[in-house]
Amino acid sequence: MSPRRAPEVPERPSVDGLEAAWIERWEAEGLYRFDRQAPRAAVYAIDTPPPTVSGSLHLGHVFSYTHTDVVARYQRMRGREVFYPMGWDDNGLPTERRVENYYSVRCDPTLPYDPAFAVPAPAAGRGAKTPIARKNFVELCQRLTAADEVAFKDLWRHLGVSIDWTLEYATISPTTQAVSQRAFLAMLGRGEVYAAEAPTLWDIDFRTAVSQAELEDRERPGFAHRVAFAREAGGTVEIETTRPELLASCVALVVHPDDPRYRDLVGHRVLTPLFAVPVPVVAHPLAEPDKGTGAAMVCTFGDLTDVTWWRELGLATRALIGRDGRFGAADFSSPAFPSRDPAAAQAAYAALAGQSVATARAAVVDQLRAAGALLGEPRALTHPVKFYEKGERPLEIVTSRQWFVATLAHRAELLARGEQIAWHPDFMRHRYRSWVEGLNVDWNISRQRFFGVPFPVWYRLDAEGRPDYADPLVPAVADLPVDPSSDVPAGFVEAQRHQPGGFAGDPDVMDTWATSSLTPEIAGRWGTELFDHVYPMDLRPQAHEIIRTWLFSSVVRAHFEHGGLPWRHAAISGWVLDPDRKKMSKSVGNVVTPLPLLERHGADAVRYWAASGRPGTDTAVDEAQMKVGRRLAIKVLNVAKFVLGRLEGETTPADITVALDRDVLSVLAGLVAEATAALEAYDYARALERVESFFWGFCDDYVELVKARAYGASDDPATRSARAALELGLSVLVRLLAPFLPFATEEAWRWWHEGSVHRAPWPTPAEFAFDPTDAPGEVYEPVAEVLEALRRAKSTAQVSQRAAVARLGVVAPPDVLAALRATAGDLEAAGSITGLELAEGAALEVDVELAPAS
RNA sequence: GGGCGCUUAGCUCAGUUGGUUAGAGCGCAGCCUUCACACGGCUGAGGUCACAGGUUCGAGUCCUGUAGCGCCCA
Repeated sequence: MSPRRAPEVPERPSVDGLEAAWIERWEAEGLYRFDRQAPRAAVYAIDTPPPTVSGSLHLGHVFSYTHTDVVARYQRMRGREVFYPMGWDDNGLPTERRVENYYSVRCDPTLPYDPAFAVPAPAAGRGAKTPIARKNFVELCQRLTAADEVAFKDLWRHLGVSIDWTLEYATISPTTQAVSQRAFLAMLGRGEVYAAEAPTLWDIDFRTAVSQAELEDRERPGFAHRVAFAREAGGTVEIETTRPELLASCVALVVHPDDPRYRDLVGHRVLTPLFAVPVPVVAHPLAEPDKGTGAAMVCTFGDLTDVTWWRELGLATRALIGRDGRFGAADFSSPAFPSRDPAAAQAAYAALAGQSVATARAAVVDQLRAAGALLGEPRALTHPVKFYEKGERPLEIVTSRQWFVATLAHRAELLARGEQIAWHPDFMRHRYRSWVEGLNVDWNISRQRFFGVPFPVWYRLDAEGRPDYADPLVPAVADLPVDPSSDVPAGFVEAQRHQPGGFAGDPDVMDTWATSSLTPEIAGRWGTELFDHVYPMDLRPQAHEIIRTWLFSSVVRAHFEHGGLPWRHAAISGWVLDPDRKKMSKSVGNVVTPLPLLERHGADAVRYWAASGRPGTDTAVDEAQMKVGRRLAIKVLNVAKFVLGRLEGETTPADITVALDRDVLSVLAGLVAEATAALEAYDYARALERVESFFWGFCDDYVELVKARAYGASDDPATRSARAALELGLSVLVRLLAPFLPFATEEAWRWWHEGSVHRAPWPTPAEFAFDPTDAPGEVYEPVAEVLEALRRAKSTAQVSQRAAVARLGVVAPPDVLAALRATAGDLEAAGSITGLELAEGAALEVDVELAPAS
């Protein structure tokens, strides 16, 4: 316990201005500095979510970081050495877009790095963007994010988040890149990552591959087109498709194996309309008999199911849509497009080549109609279409060379890892499970972008300048990080870049999650001694919408790299909803920015609101609740002022001799146990609610009851008992509230302690240096009840609470009567009672007779 | 289509293993200021616990079903 000292209390305590003063003091004292010598068993390590700094400040940040900070502060008071770092997720697409617009530049990875490159002035206007080298582009990204990080850091400090700012990291820093590349090379060495030319989800606007985790279904209007395919044996087969433009990419028709309508057809061939390419009719259980005609066209590639059919049934490849989203060239006299009528097919395709998907669709529909192969008119419908979560046009599937992490082969192990996590709240484990069960492609980690961690890989070029992908060149771990677009592999010189017989760097960067999944390794300085003190970590706090990305990918990396979980607990915060309980979003324009709220109500008040939101529960912005928090903080200061103002000299628990005083502390001991259990279970909201509720009763009832006694003479044991109980009660309550209201509690605590409440020991029932009474509350509760009845009577009579009571008649059962007798003096003083009459009866009854007004 | 969560006072929400008369805060109404607190305090009114069945001596709580809202997955 921090040493006590003679209380010094300001004349008029205020919660205003506490933040600035204490933030500075804590920083100066290094209060939240992590002790790197602490043994692992004494450490509580938090895998802090690095916010995307190119996003704007959001109340959601305040909400979830408060939850984590409450846990951090609790664990620190429990005596754990808390590892609480802070990271910035500056790597990735959002930053790229901002930089392109802000400086009017674009990245051209073929350009060489210009070390003398001058930072352009912010470009207000439009005009052509200046192409610059990747490394120069990355430097601009770093420059711009640095400014955003300052704003975020100010917010966290203002909120009182107990981060150790010496543990800051950024996901694009050289150190992070080295960690990320090292982990990639380790996976490559173990065969957990591979490169392949494969069908890839592709955003035609961002010109990059995206992973399954970045997909989102959006309901879009479309049309079902019924199209007839000619059977080779005569007659037709009808299918329905929303993507008739892909007809030239058709490689098969698929039906369900149990569908009697098509059983005879399976194994036969049909001809595509317009293009007259023979395709087989195949059976697969993923075909849906109820959908359309029950027969579907398989194209390379219209959607992910096409990929599955193509892969599992060994179908041909007739990919036509390119990376720009336009139809490429097709030769219908070649084996790839074996048309029975090449001239007609080529003529039909001429309307498509070079066209966008929308244009091609219209052209194909016209041609089908003209050819009589379109049955009826297209039928309008609404259907889910896959989009990149940040994208604006539907994804295409194009074949390209990508790096994949082999997640599918380890699905069972990854499911088991999910079960080993202690989820808070527990039901969040379902989110993880359903995601892992639904995986259908390996995790694509390569992105055809620039502001990310490059793949630390080069390829030898043969005499024709073709890369040798089978035997990539990799750097030594000691040389990391490398940028293969500007660094040169061992044994080569820069002049050999892109030359036959020379080398080429892998052009891609890693998916942002491929790096963020390593936050424990990054923050914990993997490869240094620190790592062993903090890994595996204790807590991953995060929002539920990134379970499938950040949480899942982190589990994957830890499973591969360390053969375990990256942390034991996952605490999942809900969302902050606007006051009308709608999800906040920039496009709707209902995003609430946190700084004005912090300034208006104070950090403790905003934290109180945030901590009232139960784990995993979406919570509406509620300024009224913040006002309640502010009042609670003020109350802490005021009651502390009263209690400390009554102290004369030291008190000890041995002074606590009066039954009421002992009993109120017994009740408090129960509260300590309850709050501790709630916090151990990560239920900070419950802990706060219980503590607050007791605290309010403590002020209204207990303090009022013993006030007169506390004003007595210092040599009176009854006075000493009241003062000692008040001090102990205050000490315990201030500590219980400290994780929630770090500023007001610190202010009050330091009025009579040398050290910080945030390093003070969390209270335990053992602190109460006397045996608790057998039945906690047996004295305190009935007296409080009588006091409340007294207040009610005075309130009903519309007189002051100080009004004198001529007679208070109380009828009560014997045990209650005994309690009341023991506290009669306190009750009479608190109620200004001159005649207290106690009588035995079955139930508690209170009869108040006010003295005539004088 | 599968899964998860929610539905309790005008509003926002507690209600742990079933147990007297269902709680809190806000808001509303009324009252109270030398004596910790007006940046305050006290008191009060206000609920068929979404709906329908069932289990039980007893259900807001457990079971089954229905509806609405939200989310996750496909």
